Amino acid sequence: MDRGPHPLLERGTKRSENPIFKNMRYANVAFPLSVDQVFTYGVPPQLDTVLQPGVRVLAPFRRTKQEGVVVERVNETDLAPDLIKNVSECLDETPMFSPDMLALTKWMADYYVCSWGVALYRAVPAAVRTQKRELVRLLPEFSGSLGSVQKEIVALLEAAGELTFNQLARRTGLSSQDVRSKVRRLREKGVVETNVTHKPKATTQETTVAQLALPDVDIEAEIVQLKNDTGGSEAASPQPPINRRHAADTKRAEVLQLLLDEGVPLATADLVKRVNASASLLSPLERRGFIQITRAQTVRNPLSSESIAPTQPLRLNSAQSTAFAEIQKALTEARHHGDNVRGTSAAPDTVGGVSNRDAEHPLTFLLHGVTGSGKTEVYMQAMASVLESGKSVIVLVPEISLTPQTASRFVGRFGARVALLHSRLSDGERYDQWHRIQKGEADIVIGPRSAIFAPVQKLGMLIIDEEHSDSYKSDTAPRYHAREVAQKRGALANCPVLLGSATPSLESFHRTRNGSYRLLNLPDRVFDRKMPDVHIVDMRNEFKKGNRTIFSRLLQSTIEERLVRREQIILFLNRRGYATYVFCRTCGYVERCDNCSISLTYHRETQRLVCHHCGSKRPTQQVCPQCSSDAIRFFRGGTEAVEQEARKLYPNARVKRFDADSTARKDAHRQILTEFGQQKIDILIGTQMVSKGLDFPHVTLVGVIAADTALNLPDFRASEQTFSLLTQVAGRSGRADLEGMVVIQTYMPEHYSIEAAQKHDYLDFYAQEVVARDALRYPPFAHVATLLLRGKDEQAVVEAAHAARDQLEIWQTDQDHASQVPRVAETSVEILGPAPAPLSKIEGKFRWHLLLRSTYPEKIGKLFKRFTEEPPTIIKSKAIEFVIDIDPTNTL
DNA sequence: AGCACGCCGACT
DNA sequence: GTCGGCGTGCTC
Repeated sequence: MDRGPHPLLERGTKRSENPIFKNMRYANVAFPLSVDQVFTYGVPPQLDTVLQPGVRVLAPFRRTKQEGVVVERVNETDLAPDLIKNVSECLDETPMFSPDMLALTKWMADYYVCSWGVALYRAVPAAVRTQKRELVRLLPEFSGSLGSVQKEIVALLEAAGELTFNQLARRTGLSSQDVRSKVRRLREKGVVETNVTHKPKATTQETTVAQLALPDVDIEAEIVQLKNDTGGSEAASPQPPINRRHAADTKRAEVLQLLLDEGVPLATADLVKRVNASASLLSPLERRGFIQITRAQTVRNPLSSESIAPTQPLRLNSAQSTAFAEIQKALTEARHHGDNVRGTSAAPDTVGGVSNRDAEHPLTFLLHGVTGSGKTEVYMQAMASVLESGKSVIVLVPEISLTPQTASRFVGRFGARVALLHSRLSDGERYDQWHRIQKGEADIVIGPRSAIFAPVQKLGMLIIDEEHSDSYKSDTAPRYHAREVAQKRGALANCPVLLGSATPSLESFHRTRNGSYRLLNLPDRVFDRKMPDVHIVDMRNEFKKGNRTIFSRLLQSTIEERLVRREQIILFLNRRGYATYVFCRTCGYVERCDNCSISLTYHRETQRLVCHHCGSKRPTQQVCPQCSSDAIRFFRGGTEAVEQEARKLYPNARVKRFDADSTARKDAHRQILTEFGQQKIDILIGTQMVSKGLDFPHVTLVGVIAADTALNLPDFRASEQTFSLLTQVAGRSGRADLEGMVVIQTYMPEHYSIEAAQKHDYLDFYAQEVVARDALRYPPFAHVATLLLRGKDEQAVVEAAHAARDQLEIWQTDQDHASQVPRVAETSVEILGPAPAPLSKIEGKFRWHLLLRSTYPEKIGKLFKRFTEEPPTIIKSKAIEFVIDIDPTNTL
């Protein structure tokens, strides 16, 4: 079992002084392939010292070369010597991946079930990687007969010279595989040759800069000289040439003055533009030795163009101070412990001795603070403290709140030390930011989930704002959760991890209860701002009283009030209510699965109710089983319906819809928000998009049209999502001097998610939800994972899903046998399904899934690992794709 | 993931 | 005989 310390994690020796990797005969290289395997290469003598673990290399792979990462140097291999090839080229002078990053990606690969190479690949932005291009070129002489398609390819090549595979595919209309097989045959015949190049997608940008070449006093003297000299000659001979010279000299003086004032080299283009002259102005200054003109690297920094007012640390209130003091203490502890005993906490397979694959990290804080309680100020003062000790901080924020406003809060406090990573960066900007971070020029990184891989060298703290946000969960393989990766990274760097939220994820709060996280509380809003009043409207009563519209009477009257007072209104509708659930308009009863407790989904084709977790089915009913009413219906209604109704009721109000459809055009999004901010819109009807991060001082009413749609999603996190959503939405109302009001319409007013949201009481919600999760063995009491199978052929997908289930069942029984532990639900892996996924068809592909559940995530991992290695034959033969999702945030 | 190999049916 | 199309298996 105990394998001893991983060779990558040997600490305490500086590689430069004691190159322990030197003289190892082989380099093991990981490639971004689907198979999790490293490949052993020989090390040419001239590469011996540079080929440290973490460098990227080009190595012969099959017929071509492939970019990979050296993950370890070894002296032994089982391979026959004649199979081993040498690394061809080293792409980095210094390793792109630190030992910590190698260990982190290795953990990710194991936990989320992907290859190490893919995990490494995902940890680096595309702009920093090299791009592989394969060019096809016609050879001068060829003979023999060609097929029609081959002739077409040759003709295209004759016309264009060289083409890539992609270009050929586009121009012939063939699939890329087909083009490859055609070109292969042409190559075998000697008609064409193919060349692979690996070129970086972006590189450093150079510009011409000017800097002062003499001491300041000499420059100052020259400035005086330039001004006076020409002034005198002007009086003596006022001819045009001299005038021109005068003007030029004045500008030269300005140039020198600018360089003197700024104190740093300036781009020549910038310089001449600022004095409104041409580049030729500078050469005399250079010739005479006052300035030096060189080429220098420029940093494309998207922040530099914005001028952001600097801010000072604010005075903390007592709750903030307590929280800050706790973090401060941990930082000091980490610093003292830290650098000597790092190795102990860094062993990849044992953390805390509990579950060797879980990422829980003892230095984690959960900062639980209501909206407006000043979490950001606590973050920033903790960050300042980390910076003082010479270390760096990574701050993760949800993608949606990565706006200029968020950025400016941090930039205002920390200025140019901030590297901002957001999705709108160009390749060049991204490249520069990445290298700035790696070189330690920026010691604060702010970005979305992928920023968790930012290459900071001396990590002092990790902050995850709005830690409950599901934008931290990757939606492509490996489907990592940045919060969990942060735990692991924090453990490797032995630094604190600070999670913050007004509505913490159940997992995180649970961890404060079992002692693995430390809880910090900010119970009050700063400046004594009040929480908005939340009113719950029981829609069953509206129905009984004969109101068949979407808007309750309370909502109607409060909207009218706001319109009269010229205040603004947001109407919120959960768009993800696509699953048609069945409910009773009289009593609010919802059809749910007896086993899984998630709501059942109505399937029109079969007229049956289906559970999307376990697959069980039952017929629809004509009367409500709870109250015998016949008003048992499907839920329907979208933003369009709400918009129509609103226009009908308030013909004079300016109503606008804000959702994915109405904001399809790129700037429509911003445009609508700007208009709303300028009070050109009275009623904004929106989905998820309006729930977060938007601050409009004149909004005094938020109406939630149907809180139940979120609650009735066929997902075990529905209650949590609802509570968090309602709380966030409520936070949109009345944030400035005007008092806010929230109206929540529901058929289940007694549901704890809704009651707790009304009272702004997270603890109450947690206490009730945790009981439900425990009873049903959902997270945090067990780990859940899904295996999604999708394909165009529905029959094949269903068959594959069953084959997958059977296969997993067999392996699982083997595992239990081997472990000799009695096989009960608590120690084993439960397999639920197959069932159609709630979104049963996307882009013409049918989707079925299995749900796995276990207390031990490593058991799920083992099963899935084996599944990727030997998938059922039907998967390959019928073109079925499969997706593994460990700890999914939703099971749609 | 690519990419090569090898098999089988179609067709100049 | 070749060419095209597709399933299978390997890559240091």
